[in-house]
Amino acid sequence: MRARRRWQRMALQALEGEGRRAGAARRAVIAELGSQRCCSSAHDIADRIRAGGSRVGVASVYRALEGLREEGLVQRIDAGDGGVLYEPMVPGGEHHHHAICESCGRLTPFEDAELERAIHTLADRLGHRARAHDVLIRGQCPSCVRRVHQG
Amino acid sequence: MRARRRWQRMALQALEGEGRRAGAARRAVIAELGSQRCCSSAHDIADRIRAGGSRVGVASVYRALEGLREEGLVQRIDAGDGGVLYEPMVPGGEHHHHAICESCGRLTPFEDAELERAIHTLADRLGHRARAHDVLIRGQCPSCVRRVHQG
DNA sequence: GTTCCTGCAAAATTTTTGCATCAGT
DNA sequence: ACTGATGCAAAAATTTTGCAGGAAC
Repeated sequence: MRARRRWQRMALQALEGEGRRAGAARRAVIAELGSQRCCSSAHDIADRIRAGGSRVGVASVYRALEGLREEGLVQRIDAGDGGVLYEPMVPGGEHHHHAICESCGRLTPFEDAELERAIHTLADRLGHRARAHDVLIRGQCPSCVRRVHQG
Repeated sequence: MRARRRWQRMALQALEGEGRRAGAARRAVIAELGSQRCCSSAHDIADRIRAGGSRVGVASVYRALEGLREEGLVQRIDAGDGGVLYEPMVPGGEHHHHAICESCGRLTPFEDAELERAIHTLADRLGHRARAHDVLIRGQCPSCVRRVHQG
């Protein structure tokens, strides 16, 4: 996928730009996040990196994620059940939010211009300088709604 | 405050309605949440209950919060720094979201009809049956924006 | 060579679970 | 009485910190 490659490049550049160094762990986390379709927990990321043969400490994964989050390259998602997920994100660019299904647990990404506009207008009204925003819709995904109706 | 009293009544009713029992811990958590101006962490709630002279286990507080959350009477807020806060909430009724200041940490509640409408329309478009939704704006509150501009 | 990063292990936090007992209905 | 709730302690899960050694510049 084009976008993922692009994100990896951005992430590496951003690290260098900040006077940070792209060591093994950071590179591995970026590669892992960039190659994955969906968002993952810190532990999952560490496990997958290790499954790939590299050694990595959980601490380094957390440190890398924290650094990336500061740069606005990674988004934290509160999965609701206590789990926290991380997802690559292009800082100024288009971004999306999530709808989580409380029946099957699936996380559906979406984007919506109207929603973005509303939040932007709102932040202005509050005089709040919004650096980022999260939206999470919790409920039932279409499949589960259907399943309940039929069953 | 009227609204808080109302919430306490609702919470107690909801528990009874679900075949649950309103034991000491649950009652204490409801009283504590209902009397507090803003949202609190699970530990804070437990500590304040204990400060009031009652014995309560942290586990019971978590259990009570979880039960209330299932009923839609309590909202979890991911404070971003890893902390999780809980806040009373009227299920179908008016509800608000939060803007968190990354400089001073202050959490500002707000409500916005336009935003609610956008989310509602969006959920329809997705075919997602939205039971609830969270919005968190992260950035700088007016005071901190001003402070930086002047300082 | 200096500075930052890394992995490991230990610690601190946060949340859940087991269980004997107690309380609400 | 019966059933579920409670408090406590222990465990599990999650995240952070300290540190000696290693890698990047």
